[in-house]
Amino acid sequence: MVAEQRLSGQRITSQRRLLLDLLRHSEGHLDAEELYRLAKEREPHISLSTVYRTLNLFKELDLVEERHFAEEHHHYEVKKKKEHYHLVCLRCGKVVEFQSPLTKRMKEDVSRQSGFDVLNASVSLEGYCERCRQEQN
Amino acid sequence: MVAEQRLSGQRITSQRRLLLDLLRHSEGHLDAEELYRLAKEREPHISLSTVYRTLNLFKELDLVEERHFAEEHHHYEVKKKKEHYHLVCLRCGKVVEFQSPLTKRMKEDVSRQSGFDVLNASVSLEGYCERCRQEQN
DNA sequence: TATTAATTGCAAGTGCTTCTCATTTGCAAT
DNA sequence: ATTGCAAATGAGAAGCACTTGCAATTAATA
Repeated sequence: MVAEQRLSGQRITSQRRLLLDLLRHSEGHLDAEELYRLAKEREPHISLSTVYRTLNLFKELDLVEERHFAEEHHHYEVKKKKEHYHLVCLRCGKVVEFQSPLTKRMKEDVSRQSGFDVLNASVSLEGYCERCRQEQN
Repeated sequence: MVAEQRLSGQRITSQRRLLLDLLRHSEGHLDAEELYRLAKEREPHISLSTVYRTLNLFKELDLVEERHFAEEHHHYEVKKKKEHYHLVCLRCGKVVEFQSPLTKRMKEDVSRQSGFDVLNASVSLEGYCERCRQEQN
């Protein structure tokens, strides 16, 4: 499997296997604390440092992405094939993923204008989801 | 002035006046540490807590916005009339603002498809700036 | 200019993340 | 199968980016 291949040169430990598995089978957008909680259910002696170290390793190996929403801690999700963005409900916190061909054009436009080598885009839209708009008042 | 009006009910202290002034005359995207450094040049006894407390107040009064880039600390900028987005250098941290008509279309597309009432967009592009691309190796 | 509640500076405290170091473990070479 | 050893782990301490408690100060009234 691709991920395990990328781990070559690194050791495949039970902790790493477990954490990758949890990340893969989650709905995405886990934070470190939640991942730690889930991991302890299966491997009670795993330490929080290992969770953080492993997340950092996975970031370097390009297996997961770290998201900085408007909170003090981060969220992690396994990298999907397709670049996607997030739409967050300001009332209930629901996160919806979407894709848009417009960002590709935006990256190109901005590269040309700025002289930057633009590598990636993170887009988050905020608003109120259908349900919250109805319940609001 | 608008900002000072918004401070009504709150006291206008020398620290608040100074910090607002620095934020206004900066190129934007200051972080708390840098704002503190600048403030100390003019008012050496100002404390870092006051900087943070004042930034929080300004956020509540809608005078500044807090940005979460891919770093552990936050950046602050006075709110502008025009919506704009950010391009951040992954090596030196330089932040450049840009505008793009594409986000308006993206908001419309996503609204239509998701049923959300999309209110605002935060877009940050990442890459390497011209200078860092040259110095890199 | 006296009163008083908001604000400040300082130091201690948080929450999240990284580091240190003694111990364990994966794995390549016996 | 065993061993050697660098890489990885667990547990706790340390670090960083803020936040809070409190006594002293001060802005805005009266």
